Amino acid sequence: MDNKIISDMFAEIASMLSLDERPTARFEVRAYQKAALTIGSMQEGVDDIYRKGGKAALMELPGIGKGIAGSIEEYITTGHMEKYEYLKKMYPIDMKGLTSIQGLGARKAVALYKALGVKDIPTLKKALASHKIGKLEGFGEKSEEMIHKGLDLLQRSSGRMLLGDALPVAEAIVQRLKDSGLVDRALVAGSARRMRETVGDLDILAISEKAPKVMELFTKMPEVESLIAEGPTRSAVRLKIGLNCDLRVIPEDGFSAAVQYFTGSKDHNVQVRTISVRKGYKLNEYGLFNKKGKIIPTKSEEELYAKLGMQWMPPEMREARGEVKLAQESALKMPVELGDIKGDMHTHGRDSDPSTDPLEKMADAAMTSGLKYFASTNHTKSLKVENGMNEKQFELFFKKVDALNKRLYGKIRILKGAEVDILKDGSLDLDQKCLKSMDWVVGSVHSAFNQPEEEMTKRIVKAIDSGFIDVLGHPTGREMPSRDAYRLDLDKVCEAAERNRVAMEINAQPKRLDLNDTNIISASKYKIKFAIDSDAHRTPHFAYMRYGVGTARRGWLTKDRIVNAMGLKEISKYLEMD
DNA sequence: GCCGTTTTCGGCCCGACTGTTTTCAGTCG
Repeated sequence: MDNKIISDMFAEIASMLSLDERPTARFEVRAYQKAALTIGSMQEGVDDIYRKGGKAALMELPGIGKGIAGSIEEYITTGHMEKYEYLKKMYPIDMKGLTSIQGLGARKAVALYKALGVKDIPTLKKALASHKIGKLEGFGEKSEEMIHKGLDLLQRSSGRMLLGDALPVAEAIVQRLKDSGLVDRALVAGSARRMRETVGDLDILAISEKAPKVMELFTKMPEVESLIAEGPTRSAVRLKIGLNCDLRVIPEDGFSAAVQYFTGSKDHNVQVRTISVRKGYKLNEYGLFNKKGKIIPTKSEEELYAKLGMQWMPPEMREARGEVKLAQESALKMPVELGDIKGDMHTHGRDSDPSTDPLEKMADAAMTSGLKYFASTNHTKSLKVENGMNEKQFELFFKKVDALNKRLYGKIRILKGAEVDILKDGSLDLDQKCLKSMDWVVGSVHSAFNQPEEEMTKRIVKAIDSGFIDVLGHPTGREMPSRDAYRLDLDKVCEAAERNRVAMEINAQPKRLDLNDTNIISASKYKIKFAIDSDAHRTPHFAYMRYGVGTARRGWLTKDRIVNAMGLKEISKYLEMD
């Protein structure tokens, strides 16, 4: 898989081309940036695409034309890329490393190289230590300090943060602004609103007549570590949690346009703005304007999109994956919502296990979350670190479940289940009699992650074909940020799931979100259902459901594809069909 | 360098903020 290497090369080419004075160069820069983004975010390897369909197949990818496809072909076949090497000779510096420092761009990086021989992070550190940077032309004390701070920051943080860590902080800041009485409205925009699995920064928007006071409140919040910028319409701070946060204060008549603009994504916005131009409008973050430059007031995003001849789209879908065209044709189906969720098909909890809450507490929490049923699915004996249970223990445990169900009848129903380990050879970690006694079985891989793709695929397909599992738990096994997905042929797994009526899980734990959005899109081609599960080990974890639903929405799943969007009667019928 | 209901040429987003300027360049989003 060469995607990351090639994507990085294109990103570096873009940086180096940004130094080019030719007027057309800046468009080339954008072309290479876009290509880098496309390739960097793809699931399939460019080398596979090239092997299957040659240069023509590469040119099917968005932002990849004849020239860039040629460069990819050249790299795959020869291991070299002439354009990259030519530019690299002109600028023999670690452009990617240096420009990843906040406040240091390509031009300043080259200026540092020419004046002080800075070519990478270590030589930059030396230059900083000698205090020569502030004396250079075009630099000053403040730029030196900014580079210093930027470097510190880079070394302390890897950049993006889990949505589950970032979103609650953003929502707390919004609440603080609202509680102050200084703002009329405030909301979280950006990638957090789109429920991306990780976010690089937070964007908050507010309507207020008292911008200076709002900015003062914002920049002096206890969450703030340091001030990056403060102005009348925009301020930016570094938060103690290690994330930058922007606040924009906007007048009321431009709010819906600002919300649309700052929710993005970038590519989605480019498409929407192109449509607005065709309709004779101009759309920017300040509003929708007619040809004479007069603002066309819009009260909501719905109204704004309607003016452009489009359906409103949920933020999670605004990733330029075809939603714009469908919205123009009014053919967009609205995805599942948190309110549609009636149950949870993967939870843990028992009295004897100190790493979880007891079943009664879990049932209480499930009721508080508004659920009508949930499956209690404890780990099985092989998973010793999680206190996995054996057949006898399940038998005893289920008697407790029966008793509790009797007591809670009419309020909530607990389904008897297990998260059974799919062992290395694809067999299951409990005997058939025990598995048959259950309402719902989650099958999951928790060991031997390093098997080759073919072996792992066979292992999982064998488990699905056993006929004993109802859902494949966290199907790719990734855990952000440290554990990558195991190698797996998802198509073969989905085919097996389809013929066995096995669902695919969307595990809602913030570090998992597995399947992820792009895998969901691939998997949804098959006639299978999905289960959005909190995988709660303790009562607060039921709240993870929103991240799973957000991920399902990013994968365009409608309510009818979700197992646990069924009511209790419906799901009981579904379970009897086994 | 990419792309196409503006279709094989001629567009491609541009404003806010900062710092080092003395009217603007660099960076960011």
